[in-house]
Amino acid sequence: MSKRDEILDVTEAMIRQKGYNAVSAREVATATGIKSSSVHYYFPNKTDMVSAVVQRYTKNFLSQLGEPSELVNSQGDKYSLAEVKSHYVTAFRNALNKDKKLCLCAVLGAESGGLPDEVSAHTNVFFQSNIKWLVAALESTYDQDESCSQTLESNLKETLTNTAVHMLAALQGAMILSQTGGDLTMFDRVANELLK
Amino acid sequence: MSKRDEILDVTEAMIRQKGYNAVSAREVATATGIKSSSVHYYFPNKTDMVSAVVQRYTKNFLSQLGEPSELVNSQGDKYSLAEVKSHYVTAFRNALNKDKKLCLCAVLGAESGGLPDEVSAHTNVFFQSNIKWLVAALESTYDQDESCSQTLESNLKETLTNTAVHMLAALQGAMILSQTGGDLTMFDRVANELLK
DNA sequence: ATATATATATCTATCTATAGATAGGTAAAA
DNA sequence: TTTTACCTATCTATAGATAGATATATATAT
Repeated sequence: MSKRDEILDVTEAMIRQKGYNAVSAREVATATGIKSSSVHYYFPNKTDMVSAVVQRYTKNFLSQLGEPSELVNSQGDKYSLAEVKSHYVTAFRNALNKDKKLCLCAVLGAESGGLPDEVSAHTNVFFQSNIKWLVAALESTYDQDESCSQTLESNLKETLTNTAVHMLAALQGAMILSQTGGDLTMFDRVANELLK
Repeated sequence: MSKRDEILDVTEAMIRQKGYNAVSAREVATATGIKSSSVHYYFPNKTDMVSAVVQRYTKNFLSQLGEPSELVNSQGDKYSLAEVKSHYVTAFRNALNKDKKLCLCAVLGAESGGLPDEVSAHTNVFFQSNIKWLVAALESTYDQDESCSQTLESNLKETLTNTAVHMLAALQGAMILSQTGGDLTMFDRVANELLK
Protein backbone atom coordinates (compact mmCIF):
# COMPACT_ATOMS: atom_id res chain seq x y z
CA MET A 1 0.00 0.00 0.00
CA SER A 2 1.21 3.49 -0.78
CA LYS A 3 2.26 5.81 2.02
CA ARG A 4 -0.49 8.16 0.99
CA ASP A 5 -3.07 5.43 1.54
CA GLU A 6 -1.47 4.49 4.84
CA ILE A 7 -1.84 8.10 5.96
CA LEU A 8 -5.50 8.11 4.95
CA ASP A 9 -6.10 4.84 6.79
CA VAL A 10 -4.50 6.02 9.99
CA THR A 11 -6.19 9.40 9.87
CA GLU A 12 -9.59 7.83 9.31
CA ALA A 13 -9.15 5.43 12.20
CA MET A 14 -7.99 8.16 14.56
CA ILE A 15 -10.79 10.56 13.69
CA ARG A 16 -13.36 7.82 14.08
CA GLN A 17 -12.05 7.17 17.54
CA LYS A 18 -11.30 10.62 18.89
CA GLY A 19 -12.61 13.31 16.59
CA TYR A 20 -11.08 15.84 14.21
CA ASN A 21 -9.39 18.12 16.71
CA ALA A 22 -7.84 15.29 18.68
CA VAL A 23 -5.81 14.13 15.68
CA SER A 24 -2.49 15.75 14.82
CA ALA A 25 -0.17 15.41 11.84
CA ARG A 26 2.58 14.27 14.20
CA GLU A 27 0.49 11.43 15.59
CA VAL A 28 -0.49 10.33 12.11
CA ALA A 29 3.14 10.53 11.04
CA THR A 30 4.40 8.46 13.96
CA ALA A 31 1.77 5.80 13.31
CA THR A 32 2.82 5.54 9.67
CA GLY A 33 6.56 5.61 10.39
CA ILE A 34 7.37 9.00 8.89
CA LYS A 35 7.82 12.58 10.09
CA SER A 36 5.08 15.17 10.29
CA SER A 37 6.68 17.21 7.51
CA SER A 38 6.26 14.24 5.20
CA VAL A 39 2.55 14.21 5.91
CA HIS A 40 2.48 17.76 4.59
CA TYR A 41 4.25 16.54 1.47
CA TYR A 42 1.19 14.45 0.62
CA PHE A 43 -1.41 16.83 2.01
CA PRO A 44 -0.51 20.54 2.17
CA ASN A 45 -2.81 21.07 5.13
CA LYS A 46 -5.16 19.31 7.49
CA THR A 47 -8.28 20.40 5.64
CA ASP A 48 -7.03 18.72 2.47
CA MET A 49 -6.06 15.60 4.33
CA VAL A 50 -9.37 15.15 6.12
CA SER A 51 -11.37 16.06 3.03
CA ALA A 52 -9.56 13.27 1.21
CA VAL A 53 -10.38 10.90 4.05
CA VAL A 54 -14.08 11.76 3.94
CA GLN A 55 -14.31 11.47 0.16
CA ARG A 56 -12.62 8.09 0.16
CA TYR A 57 -14.82 6.92 3.04
CA THR A 58 -17.98 7.96 1.20
CA LYS A 59 -16.89 6.29 -2.02
CA ASN A 60 -16.03 3.04 -0.22
CA PHE A 61 -19.22 3.02 1.77
CA LEU A 62 -21.43 3.49 -1.28
CA SER A 63 -19.55 0.90 -3.24
CA GLN A 64 -20.01 -1.53 -0.37
CA LEU A 65 -23.76 -0.88 -0.52
CA GLY A 66 -23.84 -1.63 -4.24
CA GLU A 67 -26.12 -0.21 -6.91
CA PRO A 68 -29.72 0.04 -5.64
CA SER A 69 -30.97 -1.41 -8.93
CA GLU A 70 -28.76 -4.47 -8.63
CA LEU A 71 -29.77 -5.72 -5.21
CA VAL A 72 -30.75 -9.37 -5.50
CA ASN A 73 -30.93 -12.07 -2.86
CA SER A 74 -29.64 -15.66 -3.00
CA GLN A 75 -32.72 -16.74 -4.99
CA GLY A 76 -31.89 -14.15 -7.60
CA ASP A 77 -34.99 -12.15 -6.67
CA LYS A 78 -35.03 -8.42 -6.32
CA TYR A 79 -34.77 -7.31 -2.70
CA SER A 80 -37.97 -6.87 -0.74
CA LEU A 81 -38.54 -3.84 1.46
CA ALA A 82 -37.38 -5.82 4.48
CA GLU A 83 -34.29 -7.02 2.66
CA VAL A 84 -33.30 -3.50 1.64
CA LYS A 85 -33.59 -2.30 5.22
CA SER A 86 -31.65 -5.26 6.51
CA HIS A 87 -28.94 -4.73 3.91
CA TYR A 88 -28.52 -1.11 4.94
CA VAL A 89 -28.49 -1.79 8.67
CA THR A 90 -25.91 -4.51 8.14
CA ALA A 91 -23.55 -2.10 6.39
CA PHE A 92 -23.35 -0.01 9.56
CA ARG A 93 -23.23 -2.97 11.88
CA ASN A 94 -20.24 -4.30 9.96
CA ALA A 95 -18.41 -1.01 10.33
CA LEU A 96 -19.07 -0.94 14.05
CA ASN A 97 -18.30 -4.60 14.72
CA LYS A 98 -15.26 -4.89 12.48
CA ASP A 99 -13.52 -1.62 13.28
CA LYS A 100 -14.91 -1.16 16.79
CA LYS A 101 -15.34 2.44 15.77
CA LEU A 102 -18.30 4.52 14.83
CA CYS A 103 -19.02 6.06 11.45
CA LEU A 104 -16.53 8.72 10.37
CA CYS A 105 -19.37 11.05 9.48
CA ALA A 106 -21.16 10.59 12.79
CA VAL A 107 -18.07 12.02 14.46
CA LEU A 108 -17.50 14.79 11.94
CA GLY A 109 -21.19 15.63 11.80
CA ALA A 110 -21.27 16.10 15.55
CA GLU A 111 -18.29 18.43 15.34
CA SER A 112 -19.42 20.08 12.13
CA GLY A 113 -19.97 23.51 13.67
CA GLY A 114 -16.24 23.78 14.29
CA LEU A 115 -14.83 22.15 11.17
CA PRO A 116 -13.37 23.82 8.09
CA ASP A 117 -16.25 24.42 5.68
CA GLU A 118 -14.78 22.06 3.14
CA VAL A 119 -14.75 19.17 5.60
CA SER A 120 -18.29 19.69 6.82
CA ALA A 121 -19.46 20.01 3.22
CA HIS A 122 -17.95 16.64 2.37
CA THR A 123 -19.52 15.18 5.51
CA ASN A 124 -22.89 16.41 4.34
CA VAL A 125 -22.29 14.79 0.96
CA PHE A 126 -21.95 11.47 2.78
CA PHE A 127 -25.32 11.97 4.44
CA GLN A 128 -27.08 13.17 1.30
CA SER A 129 -25.76 10.35 -0.84
CA ASN A 130 -26.81 7.82 1.78
CA ILE A 131 -30.31 9.22 1.77
CA LYS A 132 -30.38 9.19 -2.00
CA TRP A 133 -29.19 5.59 -2.05
CA LEU A 134 -31.79 4.49 0.47
CA VAL A 135 -34.65 6.27 -1.27
CA ALA A 136 -33.70 4.63 -4.56
CA ALA A 137 -33.35 1.21 -2.96
CA LEU A 138 -36.65 1.49 -1.09
CA GLU A 139 -38.38 2.82 -4.16
CA SER A 140 -37.25 -0.13 -6.25
CA THR A 141 -39.10 -2.50 -3.92
CA TYR A 142 -42.37 -0.78 -4.82
CA ASP A 143 -41.89 -0.90 -8.56
CA GLN A 144 -43.55 -4.27 -8.99
CA ASP A 145 -46.20 -3.52 -6.44
CA GLU A 146 -49.10 -1.87 -8.28
CA SER A 147 -51.50 -1.93 -5.38
CA CYS A 148 -50.12 1.06 -3.57
CA SER A 149 -48.78 2.99 -6.52
CA GLN A 150 -52.03 4.88 -6.92
CA THR A 151 -52.68 5.98 -3.38
CA LEU A 152 -49.11 6.79 -2.55
CA GLU A 153 -47.87 7.86 -5.94
CA SER A 154 -47.83 11.59 -5.34
CA ASN A 155 -46.04 11.54 -2.02
CA LEU A 156 -44.24 8.21 -2.18
CA LYS A 157 -40.87 9.85 -2.61
CA GLU A 158 -41.53 12.13 0.32
CA THR A 159 -42.57 9.18 2.48
CA LEU A 160 -39.50 7.20 1.45
CA THR A 161 -37.26 10.16 2.20
CA ASN A 162 -38.69 10.29 5.70
CA THR A 163 -37.96 6.61 6.15
CA ALA A 164 -34.44 7.01 4.78
CA VAL A 165 -33.55 10.00 6.96
CA HIS A 166 -35.00 8.24 9.95
CA MET A 167 -32.96 5.08 9.37
CA LEU A 168 -29.73 6.99 8.82
CA ALA A 169 -30.27 9.14 11.90
CA ALA A 170 -31.15 6.17 14.11
CA LEU A 171 -28.10 4.21 12.99
CA GLN A 172 -25.73 7.12 13.53
CA GLY A 173 -27.20 7.72 16.96
CA ALA A 174 -27.07 4.03 17.78
CA MET A 175 -23.34 3.90 17.10
CA ILE A 176 -22.78 6.86 19.38
CA LEU A 177 -24.77 5.29 22.22
CA SER A 178 -22.92 2.00 21.75
CA GLN A 179 -19.48 3.56 21.76
CA THR A 180 -20.16 5.84 24.73
CA GLY A 181 -21.57 3.04 26.85
CA GLY A 182 -19.10 0.47 25.57
CA ASP A 183 -22.16 -1.67 24.94
CA LEU A 184 -22.77 -3.08 21.48
CA THR A 185 -26.27 -4.27 22.41
CA MET A 186 -27.44 -0.66 22.18
CA PHE A 187 -26.86 -0.81 18.44
CA ASP A 188 -28.77 -4.06 18.15
CA ARG A 189 -31.76 -2.67 19.99
CA VAL A 190 -31.99 0.10 17.43
CA ALA A 191 -31.33 -2.23 14.51
CA ASN A 192 -34.16 -4.52 15.65
CA GLU A 193 -36.58 -1.63 15.94
CA LEU A 194 -35.73 -0.46 12.44
CA LEU A 195 -36.34 -3.92 11.01
CA LYS A 196 -39.61 -4.50 12.85
CA MET B 1 -25.74 35.05 37.43
CA SER B 2 -22.52 33.93 39.08
CA LYS B 3 -19.31 33.90 37.09
CA ARG B 4 -19.12 30.18 37.65
CA ASP B 5 -22.50 29.72 35.98
CA GLU B 6 -21.49 32.04 33.16
CA ILE B 7 -18.45 29.87 32.57
CA LEU B 8 -20.60 26.75 32.49
CA ASP B 9 -23.02 28.41 30.06
CA VAL B 10 -20.32 29.51 27.68
CA THR B 11 -18.50 26.20 27.84
CA GLU B 12 -21.67 24.27 27.17
CA ALA B 13 -22.56 26.44 24.18
CA MET B 14 -19.10 26.18 22.71
CA ILE B 15 -18.86 22.41 23.09
CA ARG B 16 -22.29 21.96 21.58
CA GLN B 17 -21.15 23.92 18.58
CA LYS B 18 -17.60 22.76 18.03
CA GLY B 19 -16.75 19.81 20.26
CA TYR B 20 -14.61 19.24 23.32
CA ASN B 21 -11.18 19.69 21.79
CA ALA B 22 -12.09 22.85 19.94
CA VAL B 23 -12.84 24.70 23.18
CA SER B 24 -10.08 26.33 25.20
CA ALA B 25 -9.99 27.95 28.60
CA ARG B 26 -8.84 31.19 26.98
CA GLU B 27 -11.81 31.32 24.65
CA VAL B 28 -14.19 30.61 27.49
CA ALA B 29 -12.46 33.27 29.56
CA THR B 30 -12.66 35.92 26.85
CA ALA B 31 -16.34 35.19 26.28
CA THR B 32 -17.06 35.65 29.99
CA GLY B 33 -14.88 38.74 30.39
CA ILE B 34 -12.17 37.22 32.56
CA LYS B 35 -8.69 35.73 32.12
CA SER B 36 -7.95 32.08 31.54
CA SER B 37 -6.26 31.80 34.93
CA SER B 38 -9.56 32.79 36.52
CA VAL B 39 -11.28 29.92 34.79
CA HIS B 40 -8.80 27.66 36.58
CA TYR B 41 -9.77 29.32 39.84
CA TYR B 42 -13.29 27.91 39.46
CA PHE B 43 -12.29 24.66 37.78
CA PRO B 44 -8.79 23.32 38.44
CA ASN B 45 -8.70 21.59 35.08
CA LYS B 46 -10.65 21.05 31.90
CA THR B 47 -11.90 17.62 32.93
CA ASP B 48 -13.53 19.10 36.03
CA MET B 49 -15.01 21.94 34.06
CA VAL B 50 -16.57 19.80 31.37
CA SER B 51 -17.75 17.20 33.87
CA ALA B 52 -19.58 19.98 35.68
CA VAL B 53 -21.11 21.10 32.41
CA VAL B 54 -22.36 17.61 31.58
CA GLN B 55 -23.79 17.01 35.05
CA ARG B 56 -25.63 20.31 35.03
CA TYR B 57 -26.91 19.64 31.50
CA THR B 58 -28.21 16.22 32.50
CA LYS B 59 -29.93 17.57 35.61
CA ASN B 60 -31.58 20.40 33.68
CA PHE B 61 -32.68 18.14 30.87
CA LEU B 62 -34.29 15.64 33.21
CA SER B 63 -35.98 18.35 35.21
CA GLN B 64 -37.35 19.79 31.99
CA LEU B 65 -38.82 16.37 31.18
CA GLY B 66 -40.51 16.18 34.55
CA GLU B 67 -41.33 13.14 36.65
CA PRO B 68 -42.62 10.27 34.48
CA SER B 69 -45.39 9.62 37.01
CA GLU B 70 -46.61 13.20 36.91
CA LEU B 71 -47.16 13.60 33.20
CA VAL B 72 -50.69 14.86 32.65
CA ASN B 73 -52.22 16.69 29.69
CA SER B 74 -54.48 19.75 29.65
CA GLN B 75 -57.50 17.58 30.50
CA GLY B 76 -55.72 16.37 33.58
CA ASP B 77 -55.43 12.89 32.13
CA LYS B 78 -52.38 10.76 32.34
CA TYR B 79 -50.32 10.87 29.15
CA SER B 80 -51.09 8.33 26.46
CA LEU B 81 -48.32 6.47 24.66
CA ALA B 82 -48.46 8.99 21.83
CA GLU B 83 -48.33 11.90 24.25
CA VAL B 84 -45.26 10.52 26.03
CA LYS B 85 -43.46 10.13 22.73
CA SER B 86 -44.45 13.59 21.62
CA HIS B 87 -43.36 15.07 24.94
CA TYR B 88 -39.94 13.50 24.62
CA VAL B 89 -39.41 14.48 20.99
CA THR B 90 -40.41 18.03 21.83
CA ALA B 91 -37.75 18.29 24.50
CA PHE B 92 -35.06 17.74 21.87
CA ARG B 93 -36.74 19.86 19.27
CA ASN B 94 -36.80 22.75 21.73
CA ALA B 95 -33.09 22.39 22.39
CA LEU B 96 -32.32 22.38 18.69
CA ASN B 97 -34.67 25.21 17.73
CA LYS B 98 -33.97 27.48 20.67
CA ASP B 99 -30.21 27.15 20.88
CA LYS B 100 -29.54 26.29 17.23
CA LYS B 101 -27.17 23.72 18.62
CA LEU B 102 -27.32 19.99 19.01
CA CYS B 103 -27.40 18.01 22.21
CA LEU B 104 -24.26 18.34 24.34
CA CYS B 105 -24.10 14.59 24.73
CA ALA B 106 -24.45 13.90 21.02
CA VAL B 107 -21.24 15.84 20.52
CA LEU B 108 -19.43 14.34 23.49
CA GLY B 109 -20.70 10.85 22.70
CA ALA B 110 -19.28 11.09 19.19
CA GLU B 111 -15.93 12.13 20.61
CA SER B 112 -16.09 9.79 23.57
CA GLY B 113 -13.16 7.63 22.48
CA GLY B 114 -10.84 10.58 22.99
CA LEU B 115 -12.32 12.17 26.10
CA PRO B 116 -11.07 11.94 29.67
CA ASP B 117 -12.77 8.91 31.23
CA GLU B 118 -14.65 11.05 33.71
CA VAL B 119 -16.26 13.10 30.95
CA SER B 120 -17.33 10.13 28.86
CA ALA B 121 -18.69 8.45 31.98
CA HIS B 122 -20.88 11.47 32.71
CA THR B 123 -21.97 11.51 29.08
CA ASN B 124 -23.05 7.91 29.41
CA VAL B 125 -25.03 8.81 32.54
CA PHE B 126 -27.00 11.27 30.42
CA PHE B 127 -27.88 8.51 27.96
CA GLN B 128 -28.72 5.95 30.62
CA SER B 129 -30.91 8.30 32.59
CA ASN B 130 -32.75 9.29 29.44
CA ILE B 131 -33.43 5.65 28.66
CA LYS B 132 -34.57 5.06 32.21
CA TRP B 133 -36.87 8.07 32.07
CA LEU B 134 -38.38 6.99 28.77
CA VAL B 135 -38.94 3.40 29.87
CA ALA B 136 -40.69 4.62 33.01
CA ALA B 137 -42.81 7.10 31.09
CA LEU B 138 -43.75 4.57 28.42
CA GLU B 139 -44.47 1.94 31.06
CA SER B 140 -46.83 4.24 32.91
CA THR B 141 -49.04 4.45 29.82
CA TYR B 142 -49.62 0.71 30.00
CA ASP B 143 -50.53 0.61 33.67
CA GLN B 144 -54.25 1.12 33.15
CA ASP B 145 -54.31 -1.01 30.05
CA GLU B 146 -55.00 -4.55 31.20
CA SER B 147 -55.47 -6.02 27.73
CA CYS B 148 -51.83 -6.36 26.83
CA SER B 149 -50.40 -6.82 30.29
CA GLN B 150 -50.71 -10.58 30.07
CA THR B 151 -49.14 -11.22 26.68
CA LEU B 152 -46.39 -8.67 27.05
CA GLU B 153 -45.87 -8.81 30.78
CA SER B 154 -42.68 -10.83 30.79
CA ASN B 155 -40.84 -8.89 28.15
CA LEU B 156 -42.63 -5.56 28.31
CA LYS B 157 -39.67 -3.86 29.92
CA GLU B 158 -37.35 -5.27 27.29
CA THR B 159 -39.65 -4.08 24.52
CA LEU B 160 -39.93 -0.63 26.05
CA THR B 161 -36.18 -0.42 26.43
CA ASN B 162 -35.82 -1.11 22.73
CA THR B 163 -38.28 1.66 21.96
CA ALA B 164 -36.52 4.05 24.31
CA VAL B 165 -33.02 3.40 22.95
CA HIS B 166 -34.34 3.68 19.44
CA MET B 167 -35.99 7.04 20.10
CA LEU B 168 -32.94 8.46 21.82
CA ALA B 169 -30.62 7.27 19.06
CA ALA B 170 -32.83 8.58 16.29
CA LEU B 171 -33.15 11.99 17.91
CA GLN B 172 -29.42 12.32 18.51
CA GLY B 173 -28.72 11.31 14.94
CA ALA B 174 -31.41 13.65 13.65
CA MET B 175 -29.77 16.62 15.31
CA ILE B 176 -26.43 15.72 13.75
CA LEU B 177 -27.95 15.45 10.27
CA SER B 178 -29.76 18.75 10.75
CA GLN B 179 -26.72 20.63 11.95
CA THR B 180 -24.39 19.23 9.29
CA GLY B 181 -26.78 20.01 6.47
CA GLY B 182 -27.94 23.29 7.97
CA ASP B 183 -31.43 21.96 7.40
CA LEU B 184 -33.85 21.75 10.30
CA THR B 185 -36.36 19.75 8.25
CA MET B 186 -34.13 16.70 8.69
CA PHE B 187 -35.01 16.70 12.36
CA ASP B 188 -38.71 16.98 11.61
CA ARG B 189 -38.63 14.05 9.23
CA VAL B 190 -37.24 11.88 12.01
CA ALA B 191 -39.60 13.31 14.60
CA ASN B 192 -42.59 12.53 12.38
CA GLU B 193 -41.44 8.97 11.85
CA LEU B 194 -41.03 8.45 15.58
CA LEU B 195 -44.54 9.71 16.25
CA LYS B 196 -46.18 7.66 13.50
C1' DA C 1 26.83 4.86 -22.41
C1' DT C 2 27.37 8.82 -19.86
C1' DA C 3 26.17 13.09 -18.02
C1' DT C 4 22.61 15.98 -16.60
C1' DA C 5 18.19 17.29 -15.17
C1' DT C 6 13.92 16.42 -12.93
C1' DA C 7 10.71 14.22 -9.85
C1' DT C 8 9.75 11.65 -5.75
C1' DA C 9 9.89 10.83 -1.09
C1' DT C 10 11.73 11.63 2.65
C1' DC C 11 14.52 14.20 6.42
C1' DT C 12 16.20 18.02 10.05
C1' DA C 13 15.31 22.13 11.93
C1' DT C 14 12.52 25.70 12.97
C1' DC C 15 8.61 29.29 13.18
C1' DT C 16 4.50 31.04 15.27
C1' DA C 17 0.35 30.24 17.69
C1' DT C 18 -2.08 28.21 21.12
C1' DA C 19 -3.00 24.71 24.63
C1' DG C 20 -3.48 23.50 29.64
C1' DA C 21 -1.70 24.73 33.76
C1' DT C 22 0.70 27.18 37.73
C1' DA C 23 2.94 30.65 40.78
C1' DG C 24 2.33 34.42 43.00
C1' DG C 25 0.30 39.17 43.40
C1' DT C 26 -3.73 42.43 44.58
C1' DA C 27 -7.91 44.48 46.07
C1' DA C 28 -12.15 44.24 48.19
C1' DA C 29 -15.47 41.82 51.05
C1' DA C 30 -16.60 39.03 55.07
C1' DT D 1 -7.33 38.84 58.77
C1' DT D 2 -8.82 35.41 56.07
C1' DT D 3 -11.42 34.35 51.97
C1' DT D 4 -13.06 35.46 47.55
C1' DA D 5 -12.35 36.71 43.07
C1' DC D 6 -9.77 38.07 40.19
C1' DC D 7 -5.06 39.63 37.84
C1' DT D 8 -0.07 39.41 35.45
C1' DA D 9 3.38 36.70 34.05
C1' DT D 10 5.13 32.63 32.74
C1' DC D 11 6.10 27.50 31.95
C1' DT D 12 6.01 23.49 29.09
C1' DA D 13 3.91 20.91 25.51
C1' DT D 14 1.96 20.60 21.28
C1' DA D 15 -0.34 22.32 17.10
C1' DG D 16 -0.12 23.37 12.08
C1' DA D 17 2.98 24.72 8.88
C1' DT D 18 7.29 25.88 6.19
C1' DA D 19 12.15 26.15 4.49
C1' DG D 20 15.58 23.89 2.81
C1' DA D 21 18.71 19.67 2.64
C1' DT D 22 19.30 15.01 0.88
C1' DA D 23 19.07 10.65 -1.36
C1' DT D 24 17.35 7.89 -4.83
C1' DA D 25 15.05 6.90 -8.98
C1' DT D 26 13.82 8.12 -13.55
C1' DA D 27 13.97 10.47 -17.83
C1' DT D 28 16.34 12.99 -21.35
C1' DA D 29 20.22 14.85 -24.12
C1' DT D 30 24.73 14.35 -25.96
